[in-house]
Amino acid sequence: MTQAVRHEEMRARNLEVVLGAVSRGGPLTRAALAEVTGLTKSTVSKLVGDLVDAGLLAETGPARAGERGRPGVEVVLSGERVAALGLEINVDYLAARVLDLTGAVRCAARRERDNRGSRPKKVLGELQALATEVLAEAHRLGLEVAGAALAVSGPVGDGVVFSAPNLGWQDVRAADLLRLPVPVELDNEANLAALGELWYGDGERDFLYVSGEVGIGAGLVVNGTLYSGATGLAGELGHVVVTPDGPACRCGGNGCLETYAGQEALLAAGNSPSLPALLAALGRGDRVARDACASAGRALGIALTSAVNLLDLDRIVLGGVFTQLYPWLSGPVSEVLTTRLGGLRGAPPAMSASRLGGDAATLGAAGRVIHRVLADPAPFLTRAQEA
Amino acid sequence: MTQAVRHEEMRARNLEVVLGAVSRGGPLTRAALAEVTGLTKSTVSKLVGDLVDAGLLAETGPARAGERGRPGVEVVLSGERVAALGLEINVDYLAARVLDLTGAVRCAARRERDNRGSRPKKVLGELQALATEVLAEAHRLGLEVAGAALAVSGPVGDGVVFSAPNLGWQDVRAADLLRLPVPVELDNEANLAALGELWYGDGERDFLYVSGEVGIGAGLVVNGTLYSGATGLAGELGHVVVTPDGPACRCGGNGCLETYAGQEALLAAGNSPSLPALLAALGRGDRVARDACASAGRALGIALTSAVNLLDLDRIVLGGVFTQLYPWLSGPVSEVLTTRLGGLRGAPPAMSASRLGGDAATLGAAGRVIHRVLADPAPFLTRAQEA
DNA sequence: TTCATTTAGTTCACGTTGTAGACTAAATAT
DNA sequence: ATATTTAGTCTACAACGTGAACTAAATGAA
Repeated sequence: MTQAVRHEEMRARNLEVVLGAVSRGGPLTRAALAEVTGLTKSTVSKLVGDLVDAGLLAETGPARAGERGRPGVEVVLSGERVAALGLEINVDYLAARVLDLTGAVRCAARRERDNRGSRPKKVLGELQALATEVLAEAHRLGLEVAGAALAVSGPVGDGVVFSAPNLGWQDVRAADLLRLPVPVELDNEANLAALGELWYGDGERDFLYVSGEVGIGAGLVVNGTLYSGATGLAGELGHVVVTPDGPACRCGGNGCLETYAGQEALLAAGNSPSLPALLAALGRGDRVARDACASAGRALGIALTSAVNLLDLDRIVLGGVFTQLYPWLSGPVSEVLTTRLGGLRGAPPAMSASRLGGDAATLGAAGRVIHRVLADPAPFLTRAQEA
Repeated sequence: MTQAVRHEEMRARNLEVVLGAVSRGGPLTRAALAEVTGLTKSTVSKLVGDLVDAGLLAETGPARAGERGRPGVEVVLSGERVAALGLEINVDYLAARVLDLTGAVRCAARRERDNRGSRPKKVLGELQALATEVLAEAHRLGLEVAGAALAVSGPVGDGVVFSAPNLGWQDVRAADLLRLPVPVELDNEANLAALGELWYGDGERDFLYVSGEVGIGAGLVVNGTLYSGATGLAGELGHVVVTPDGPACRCGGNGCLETYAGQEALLAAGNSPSLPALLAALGRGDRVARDACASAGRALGIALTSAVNLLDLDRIVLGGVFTQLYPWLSGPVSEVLTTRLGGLRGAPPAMSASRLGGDAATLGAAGRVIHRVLADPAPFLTRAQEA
C-alpha cells in the first residue's frame, strides 16, 4: 500500500532521486542533474547544496569540458562521512568489511578458522571482537557507520538462523547474540552475495546468483531488487527436485539438487576428502573428479532449467565453491540449459562465474546498508538544518 | 529508479492513497480516512471532494452509528463512471465482461465456439464484434470504459502471442489485430487469472495460481503484485522438470510437467477422448481415470515442490481444468508437498481450487485496467478542474 | 426541553517545497 | 574587446498539506 506524501516525503524522495542519479551516473554537474531528474535547476541546486553540506556528496572542481559556456562543477558521492559494515560467517573464516558511500573498502579484517560444528555463542563472540576492531578503525578514519549486516549461509528470517548446514546450526538468534554499537541485520548469504554482485560485481538488473556451499542457495534479483518471497525464504535451489526418486536428502525428500551437487555429494563422487583436494585432482585431469563435476553440472542444469522456466531469468551467476569449479561445471550446465530451453525461449540465459568470489557476501551486506542510506538520505541532513 | 516528485505527483499519490483505502476498507467516513491514511482532515476533505466530483467516489448518506457526536458521511467507490473491459480467448469460447470500479460485472457476453486450430484473424474478428457489442451496452449504461485487456493462454509479450498451445497459434500480433475504441493490452491467461483471484476471488497477498489447460501456466503474486520476470515470461510451470529422462516434450526437453499433467497426457492416461468424458469416468469411479489423475497429481506435486523451494509460496490455487479435477488431484499433490516440504519449512503451503473458475481470466483482465485507474485517478479529475 | 459534550466536516492563514525566469558568473568564439 | 553560450543562484510565486478555529449534527444529562 502506498503511503501518504507530505512536503517532507516529497523532499526525501527528491533527495533520493538526486543521490541515486549521481550514484549511477558518475560525476554529474547540477545542470546535468536537472536534466536527468526532470527537476529544475533551482531545486537541484538546493538539494545538492544540502547533500554536500551533509557530507554525502562532494564537489570535484570545475569540469573542463573545452566547450563553450561556463564549465559546470561536478559532484560525486562522498566517501568521507557515511559507511557501513558487512559481516560474514563462513565455514572456514570470519570476515568484516567497511564500505563507504562510494563503495570503496575503507577497512577490513578476516580471521581464518574452522567454524564447522562450533558453538554459535563462541563464533559470534569472536565475530563481535573482529567487528569491534574494524569499527574502531573506521571511527579513526572519521567515518560514521550507519549499520551492519551479517551474512550466514542457509535460511534466515527475523534475526534467526533457522538452519545453517555449513555450520551445523539450528534456530540460532544470531542478531541478538551479536552486540554492536550499530544496528545489525541478519540475512541469507546467497541473497547478500547476489546484491554484492548487483552493486559491485557484474550484476545486471535481473539475474540469479547461485551459492554453492554445503547447501545450495540462490539469490534472485529482479528489476534491480532482491526477491525474497512470501516469508523471506525464497531461493532454496538446493531442494529443487532433480530426480523424484533419487538419493534421500536431509530435507526429507529424494533427489534434491543438493544430493547431486551439494559439497558432500560432490566430494564423495569425486573421491576427494576436501575441496582443495578435489581442485587439485581436477587440475591434474583426474577422471573421477571430472566426472563428478560433470554429473553435478548436469543436475545443476536440470534445477536451473526449472528455475528459468518459473522465473524467466536472463543471467545466472555461479558463486561459492561453484566459482572455482566453474571451468569444469559450465560445460555440462550450459549443455542442459541449451537443450531444454532452446526450444521455447530461443536462447538460454547467459551464465558466468562470480566476479567477486568470496567477497560477494560482505560487499553485499555492507552495500545493503549503504543503499538504504542512498534511498533515504534525509536523516543525515541534520547538519544542514543547524546552519 | 524513483521519479522526481512535484506538487502534482504529491497530489496524485495522495489521491491514490485515499482511493486505495476506500477500495480496501469498505465504506469509510472522511474522519476515518484521515486516521488510516495519516493525512489531516482538511486534506482528506479536499481529496474526497474532488474524487466525488469526478464520479470515482460516492457518498452513501449518514452513517448511523448510534454513538455520540455528529455521524460521519461514508464514501464508497462509485460504479457510475469508470469501467473496464476484460476479454478472453479460450479453446472453446470467447468471453467479454465489463467491470465497474467497484468490481461489479455491468455487462458481459460469451460466444461458445471451438477455437482449436482456427485462424487468428477470424477468431480476433469475432472477438472484436463481441467486444464492440459489449462496449455499446456499457456506453448505454453511462459508463466510461478506460481500457481493455485480453487473456490468451501461453507465453505473451509486447502485444504478441509467442505460442498458444491451446489454439495452435505462433507469433500472432493479437493486440494489433483487435481494433477497439479503447486501448487494448495483451496478457498471459495465467497471470490475469491470478490477478482475478487476488482481487475478486480468495486471493491473498502471496500465492501461485496454476492454470491447467493444454499447456500448464502459472501466475505468481507476491506482496499483492504480479511477478512477471525479466522479460515477462515467468510462470512456465509446464516445463519445470519432473523427471530428467521422462517422455519427450514439445519444448525439446524430456519429462517436463506438461508431459505428465498437460491435458493431452491426462486424457491419454485416463483413456478418455475429452475432458467431459474424463470427468464422467471419474464420477463413476473409473479406475484408469482415477489413476491418471493421481499420477498427474504427483507430477504436479513435484513441480510445485520446486516452485515452493524457489519462490517461498504460502498458497497455491489450482485453476483451469484443474479446478474441476481438484477432488481427484488434491490428495496426491498434497501428499507430495507434505513429504518433501515438511522437513525444512514445517508446513507445506495451503492449497485450494480456484473459486472463480473460468471467470478468473476476464475478471483479472478488467481488474487490471480498473486497478490502474485506482492507482492513478488524477487523469479522471478534469471535471473538478472545470468547476 | 435545554444545554453540555462529542464527533464530523469546512474554512482559512500559514509553512514547506518546487517552479519560472531574471540575474550573475565564467568559459569560448569572433 | 565583445558577443555568445552554458552554469549556477536568487527571488517572487504557486501548489499543496497543516493546524487551529469554526460550524454542523448527533447523544446524554439536568
